[in-house]
Amino acid sequence: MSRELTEIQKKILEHLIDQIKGRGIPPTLAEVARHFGYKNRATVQQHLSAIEKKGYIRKSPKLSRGLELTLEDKFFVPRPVLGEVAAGSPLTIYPDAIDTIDLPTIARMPKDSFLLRVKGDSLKDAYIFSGDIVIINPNLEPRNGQIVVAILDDAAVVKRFYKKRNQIELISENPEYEPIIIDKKYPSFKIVGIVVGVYRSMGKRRAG
Amino acid sequence: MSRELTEIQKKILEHLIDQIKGRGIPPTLAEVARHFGYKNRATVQQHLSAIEKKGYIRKSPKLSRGLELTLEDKFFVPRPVLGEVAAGSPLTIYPDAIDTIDLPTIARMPKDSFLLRVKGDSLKDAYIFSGDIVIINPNLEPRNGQIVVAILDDAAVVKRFYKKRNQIELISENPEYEPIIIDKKYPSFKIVGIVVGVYRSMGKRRAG
DNA sequence: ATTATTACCATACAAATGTATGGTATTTAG
DNA sequence: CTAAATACCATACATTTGTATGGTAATAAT
Repeated sequence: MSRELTEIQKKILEHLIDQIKGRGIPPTLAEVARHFGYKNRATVQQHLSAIEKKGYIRKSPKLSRGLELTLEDKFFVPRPVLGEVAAGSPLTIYPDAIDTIDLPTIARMPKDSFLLRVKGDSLKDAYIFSGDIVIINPNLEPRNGQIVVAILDDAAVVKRFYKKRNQIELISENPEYEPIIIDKKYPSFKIVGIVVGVYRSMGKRRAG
Repeated sequence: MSRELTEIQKKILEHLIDQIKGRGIPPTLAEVARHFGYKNRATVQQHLSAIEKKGYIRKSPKLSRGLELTLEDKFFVPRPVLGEVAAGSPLTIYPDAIDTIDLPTIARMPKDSFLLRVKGDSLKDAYIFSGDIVIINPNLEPRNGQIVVAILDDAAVVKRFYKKRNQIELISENPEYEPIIIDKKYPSFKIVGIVVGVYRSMGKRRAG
């Protein structure tokens, strides 16, 4: 028996990962069945057995939600990258994932958070480089000095956030870029989230 | 009603956190009861109701293991940092944790891997800076060009790994540092692991 | 032609699970 | 003193859950 997953098994495994990483608890057979429109738990039961035999998960017998990912050995979990973002010249955030990176299992992300790939070197003075993955948490209130992702006229920028009396200032680490001053009544301005972390895979050598 | 937990409720909440963070899935009423020696699930049931009323957890009705921590506001989980490591002048790896950093929630580490804090700027040409946390995977065979942590005479270095015919070369990114040539019969040489990633928390501003 | 694999379905069942209700004893607050 | 909160217990019950077994259909491999 090979260790290759069939297409359906892959989808189920992805769903398991989503649930375990995103929701916090593994699903029950019934929940998976419902998600995929199966009328019967036994179908899921058999798929899980197959996935387990191929070594991707471990099941604790008789234990409800007793599913564990064996992917921990693999150290990496595929995660969608939702877009690219720059500090100097803003880039659009794409509605769908543009890419998938393998994030280490350690970097399991806060709820609702997502990934963006940084493009350009305007954050290099904050030690964030082109190609790095930033982890964005959309649920936190930005505090002064924190690096945030903001939407300005349908494009996204990464800057340091400073709230003053009547305005918000978005300041680039790199002094070559002018600060962006947001008036209180700025129309299409929105804080997308706070950069809570930076991750860089060491897979390949990068160009300077 | 105050939001203060009683001693017992505190212990139960701690146990919930331990289970959710450490084991991956929230416990059932029966499991908690067993852990605390209760003869009855209803006891736990009532404690959980109290804890929920005080706002520390959320329960999904009728859902097995349907427990969620409201503590997620913290978004960070303490993780031990096992030591410090430098590229130029080697530093000792301490047997016990020297520190704790807050990794993003869910920061479950890949099996057997550990964290080291980088000290010094000798890896700056690889975009790794003083204070960054490197994730070390001890279970992988190093390939040429990968950044590894190695032990040399009781001290640790971080270098790029190159295997040649009769020797191993550990090369610093920074040309100011001389390459280290390891003879096949070098006594106290050992590859600790491979740097699989770099993580940097964006909590505080750092000095250049 | 036959066997194995995959992908579903249906039914059945014991055990586990969340929940509800009622009771007792102790401690704390008004 | 009295009422409320706390900390347990026992029992009961409808669902949920994991598991087992057997069946059908389609495809792929030998």
